[in-house]
Amino acid sequence: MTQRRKVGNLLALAVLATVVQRPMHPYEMASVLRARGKEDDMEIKWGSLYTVVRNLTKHGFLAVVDSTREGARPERTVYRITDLGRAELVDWARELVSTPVPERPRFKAGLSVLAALAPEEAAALLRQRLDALTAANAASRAELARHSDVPRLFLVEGEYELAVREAEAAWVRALLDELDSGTFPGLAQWRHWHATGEVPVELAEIAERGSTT
Amino acid sequence: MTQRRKVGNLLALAVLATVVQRPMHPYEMASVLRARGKEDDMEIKWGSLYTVVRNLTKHGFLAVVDSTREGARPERTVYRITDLGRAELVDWARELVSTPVPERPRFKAGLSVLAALAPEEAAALLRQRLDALTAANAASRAELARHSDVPRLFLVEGEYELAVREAEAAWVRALLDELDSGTFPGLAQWRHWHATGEVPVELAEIAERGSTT
DNA sequence: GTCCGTATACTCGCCGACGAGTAATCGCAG
DNA sequence: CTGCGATTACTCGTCGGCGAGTATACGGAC
Repeated sequence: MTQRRKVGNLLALAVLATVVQRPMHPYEMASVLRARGKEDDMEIKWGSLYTVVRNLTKHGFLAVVDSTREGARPERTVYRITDLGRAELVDWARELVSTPVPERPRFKAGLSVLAALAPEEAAALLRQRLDALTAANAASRAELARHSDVPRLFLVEGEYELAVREAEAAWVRALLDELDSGTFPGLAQWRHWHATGEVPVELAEIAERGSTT
Repeated sequence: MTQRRKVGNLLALAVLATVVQRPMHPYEMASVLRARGKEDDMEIKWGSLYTVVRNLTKHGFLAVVDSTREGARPERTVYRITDLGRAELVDWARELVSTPVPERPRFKAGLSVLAALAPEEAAALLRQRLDALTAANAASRAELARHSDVPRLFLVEGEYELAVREAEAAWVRALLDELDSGTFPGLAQWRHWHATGEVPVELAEIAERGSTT
């Protein structure tokens, strides 16, 4: 494959952003990243750390400084970032900030199979989601307030997430209102499809979705 | 791993939702899914189709109906959904609708390394993103309008995506205004950090993020 | 009637992801 | 001063993901 990045795992971005500050051995990177709460910003699986570091080294983004042995501990290999690595970090940051990629949240997948559920059940589940979202948003707001002394620059990800989750909550609430009040169009058919066993010919019409999205 | 779903790939959900309508062979599933534009709802890699179908069969969610040979074409194995498969589909739909999972959009990762860029450049890149978002939203709105004859039930995913993307655009616009007008707090320090080479001791403070998020 | 482009229907093999395991050391309880 | 549970610092093996490739057949052009 002609893949975009030599090392595509976002954990690699986190590693580059950490090692750019000072040389480190992998375990220290993990500690720093964990302490900074980077796990909230990107999907991080710690089992991939050594693989990622090795691949970054293979592609010249990191270089081995030395392998010190401290006490009788297992050997610790210390890595530093290279010029190439610095360039990769900046280039990657540019891409992530400038270019929206179609995200496919799991909720979207869920909504796309909503017809598999009865409307009443769907409403109940959506209410559950709404409650969870509301709670999460309250927690985020509190967290941001706690860090009012930290420079904004380091809080923007949190502010972004909150803004988007608030929009989701509002949207769910609106949908829920339509379901509860019975103003959602086609409720009767939905109920009927679900009782009898799945949808009719409309699918043929939907089939003609295409081109721009 | 004690993993949640026997077959975790969302393509499996799409397959179940398709085969629930009538028995099919894998290639036909692909055609139907493609025609419905399911690729917009979830990440689908077609190379995984046969693996996923095999795994669904292995776990009893699908069953082989027969292997007909039509003409001299390669053998086509037709699958039907089982009761277990139907249960899995419904259970999965319930989970996806009711339970928000922390999504980690790539943009969030980008924002978390925003300090790697100079504020002026960040602003320029954000403007690029805003333009792209605006265009995508216009396209989505047009697409939804085109399908005003299709039952709402089958359009909710699209409405959701639009709502969320509009919130993102609004948030980016707001941030951009702060950067352009110079009202974003700590702009001078940001510039300074970037010129000299990375951030100072504040990290220690940020390090104390934790607990609730 | 034969050439070739396109659709059909898959197979294969590499490689990264990551959970689970391991081994050494630290520290502190008794 | 000796267990032993926790922490440190990794290694390893499996397993699925998925891009690229393959092979056959149909249909229309000339």
